[in-house]
Amino acid sequence: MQAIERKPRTREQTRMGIVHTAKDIARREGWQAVSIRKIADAIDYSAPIVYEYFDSKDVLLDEIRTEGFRYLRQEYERIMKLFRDPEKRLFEISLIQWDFAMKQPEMYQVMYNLNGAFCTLPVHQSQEMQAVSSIVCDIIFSFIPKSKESIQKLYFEWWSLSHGMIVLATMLKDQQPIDKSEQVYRESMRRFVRSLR
Amino acid sequence: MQAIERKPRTREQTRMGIVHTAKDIARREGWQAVSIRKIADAIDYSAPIVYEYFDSKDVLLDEIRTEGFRYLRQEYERIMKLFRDPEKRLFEISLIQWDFAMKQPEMYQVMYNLNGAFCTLPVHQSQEMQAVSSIVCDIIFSFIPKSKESIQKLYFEWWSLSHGMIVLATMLKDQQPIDKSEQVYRESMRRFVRSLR
DNA sequence: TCACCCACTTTAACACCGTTAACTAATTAA
DNA sequence: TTAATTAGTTAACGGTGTTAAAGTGGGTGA
Repeated sequence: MQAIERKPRTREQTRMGIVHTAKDIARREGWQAVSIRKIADAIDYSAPIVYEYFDSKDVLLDEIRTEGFRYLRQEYERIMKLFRDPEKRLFEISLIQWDFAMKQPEMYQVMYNLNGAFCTLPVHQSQEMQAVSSIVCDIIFSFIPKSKESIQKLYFEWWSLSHGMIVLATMLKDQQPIDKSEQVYRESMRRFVRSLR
Repeated sequence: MQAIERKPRTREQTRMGIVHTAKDIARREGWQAVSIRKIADAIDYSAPIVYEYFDSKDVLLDEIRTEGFRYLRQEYERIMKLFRDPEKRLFEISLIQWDFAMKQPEMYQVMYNLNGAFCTLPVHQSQEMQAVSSIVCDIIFSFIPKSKESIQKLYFEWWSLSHGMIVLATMLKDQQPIDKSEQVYRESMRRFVRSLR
């Protein structure tokens, strides 16, 4: 009978392990199945250890949510460097939104409190989300250098259209194949972007 | 010390009491706070009694969700009788969508698994939701008598736009006043409807 | 009257959950 | 050697969905 040896890890490694495990369970079983005890089991620790890294489950979810917005920001900034044309920029950013939601659905869910994911901490005033917003607003401004309110309105419209289609495409994927939805998404976002000229 | 008398109720009354209490707690404290025991307490019964009316919490949520779609169907049919013009019809139905989401947010949440509400039963193929869909599809068809696929696509666009704006307006209500969002919603839905001519 | 049944309802339990206090074992510092 | 610190655990509290068992009281047949 040999005692099970636990690999020594740095604090940062353990922290990442917690986040990774949470996302992993969420992806396979849904966010409603994510529990502190399950996470602890997966990283070979007891439950209270998780609380040395995150004050509460809410804070853990908030961190993952922020990670999602941070990822989006990076991708948006990549697009900004890659293209100069505002029309191209906004369209490509729209496509990133779709890809992100489809390839990392558990992330998208926690960012919008969808399908069992539920984080009570307010999502707004988050640094990363503000950054994401201002990138898109800047692009829209380069289309239409109008008042801040007009920009805000157009941003709200763009975001709504994108988010609405992503959510419904996911919800209706048994009735409407996801490829078809993606096609409609691309058309609609293209049309929206064109309408800004 | 007088024993607390429980009012005699019919089976239907008790059933309605359960549903009403669930919605009531959800409205005041959010869906994550709705528990079978709390419902039972509120209707002066013990928890197992609830299971004589609903096989599980999931089934209870599903019933409430269906009630939401049934309400929408009734409202849609009212609009159909009230107006003949397809443009007017679709716009008025869009407004009902908004009013419903704002006046009965706990209903809207459970219908789309939003913000802590989580029902694992699949929402599609529900009788009521199909009815709702076909009403809107019929209106769109009277605009553009095209293939079923085209109608389906436009319906998907209309639904996405409406749902997306409702969700984001609710999410961003601290940053953007709800009146402002409603104004943008009306404009956008008006524009969508017009674009169908 | 008494035993029985029946419908109704509750209690108690199971296995989970988030969270925290108390404890243990090992290592380090004095 | 002893005290202090660290790392990690167990056990507990009050909560969850859910179900099996127990109780309770009224009516009925003998």
